[in-house]
Amino acid sequence: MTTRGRGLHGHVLESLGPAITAGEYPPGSVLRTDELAQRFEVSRSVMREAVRVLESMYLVESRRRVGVTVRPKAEWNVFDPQVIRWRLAGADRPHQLRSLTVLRSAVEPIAAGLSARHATAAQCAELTECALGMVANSRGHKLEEYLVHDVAFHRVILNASGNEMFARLGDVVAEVLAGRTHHEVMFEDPDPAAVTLHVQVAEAVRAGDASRAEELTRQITVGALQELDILAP
Amino acid sequence: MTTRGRGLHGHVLESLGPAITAGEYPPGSVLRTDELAQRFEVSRSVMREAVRVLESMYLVESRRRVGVTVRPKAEWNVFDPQVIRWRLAGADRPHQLRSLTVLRSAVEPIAAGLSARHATAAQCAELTECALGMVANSRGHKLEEYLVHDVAFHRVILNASGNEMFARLGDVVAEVLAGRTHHEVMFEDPDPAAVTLHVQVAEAVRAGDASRAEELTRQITVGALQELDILAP
DNA sequence: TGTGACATATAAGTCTGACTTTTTGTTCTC
DNA sequence: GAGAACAAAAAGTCAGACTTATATGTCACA
Repeated sequence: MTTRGRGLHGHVLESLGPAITAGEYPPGSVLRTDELAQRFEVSRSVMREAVRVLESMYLVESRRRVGVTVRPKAEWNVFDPQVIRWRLAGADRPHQLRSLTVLRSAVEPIAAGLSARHATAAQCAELTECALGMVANSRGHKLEEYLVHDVAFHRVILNASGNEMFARLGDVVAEVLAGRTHHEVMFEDPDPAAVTLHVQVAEAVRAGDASRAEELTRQITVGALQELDILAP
Repeated sequence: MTTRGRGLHGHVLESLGPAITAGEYPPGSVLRTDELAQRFEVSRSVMREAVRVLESMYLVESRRRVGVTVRPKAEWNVFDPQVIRWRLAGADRPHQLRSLTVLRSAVEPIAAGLSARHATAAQCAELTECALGMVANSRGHKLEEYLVHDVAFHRVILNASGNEMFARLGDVVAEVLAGRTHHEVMFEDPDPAAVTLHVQVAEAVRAGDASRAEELTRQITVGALQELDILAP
């Protein structure tokens, strides 16, 4: 994905951000800009820019005469794509993955329902295309190809919902699905029932059946929750 | 709320951020750091820090030899609390309010269901306290007092869900509810049915009845959608 | 012993100017 | 007209001097 090393300050962020989210500097820890600048071998101005960005993510707070203090985890802006990526790459990856999957289970059914109302003909076409792609790659250890279509499918749903905030969750869902294939329990071919559900969702959206699209998508997300042993009933 | 004018760069952000989100500089517009620094009467270093923050919000992109270009709206990080505040204060406030209300309708029922499972005794107590506060202020034009308890109620639900991402939406919900009372259609006393629903949710959570808590909360959010003429059935 | 005012040290904040690097657009040549 | 060399423009980086807020320690006084 986006290799985010633009400029020296970006390079510093890629090192310091994960360290903070990983708990390497526990909340309350105090850092000093000058010391950090020395450690990363950059000028103070560059380090200041990095600190400003961390501050805008609510990861740290910069105060005069005190330094740069790490904020408590509860205040972090966990919706920031960068923060999400850092946490997914770090130690509390499982925890983050659970949070995101629960979020998916809340958002995606509603998004599917909205898509059934608002989706354009082109989006419906793209959706069925994705579903067919999933079917075509559902057997024979073609997990990567399957993943591509799976991600595309959910992206279309979120975009077609017409809600800008749902649309912005496309990257997050992509990250979760990719994580499931690459790191978690996805060694064999995907569950045939799940594949069928995707096809049915595409059909429901095309037919404009909002409640059916919502319900079917709910079944998909319930499956995702169960995969992570998050009980729903 | 948080008066975010910390430092010169914060002051610049409070002026430049809303201008961008309001579309004053349409996507594709090119700004130059030096010119901005002159206009805001700050040094280049301060302006650079401000630009870095805007960049981390995906509002702008800074490229050599070209300048600071405003990104297309679809790429903005609309989950950033700062961005949400700027947009709520600007011209597309109604649009933003709708997006957020739809998001609420997705998240809050699930959060309530989770709360019924995970809420501590203290949280249950706080919840019923909030509900009682709403009842006590539901008549006689005590809208401000009602709002305080309403906000507190939804915050407790989101926190008690045990999901860190839901918990972070507390501020957003607070902003939406406050907006409804202060700017939108809330001239008279709140709908008695809504008040009753809150009491019932508190009761369902205390009883550990997840599906009932979820369903009741769904009714609350459906009401919020209807207030904004967003049809659900 | 406690409390208030005052002094001091500290780290962030700010500004300026010089220099570097990347990238775009032009121009020159074949 | 295609491609290479060149020049200009804007961001990027750095170093150093200075300012400002503020936490903390000190000391007099009650």
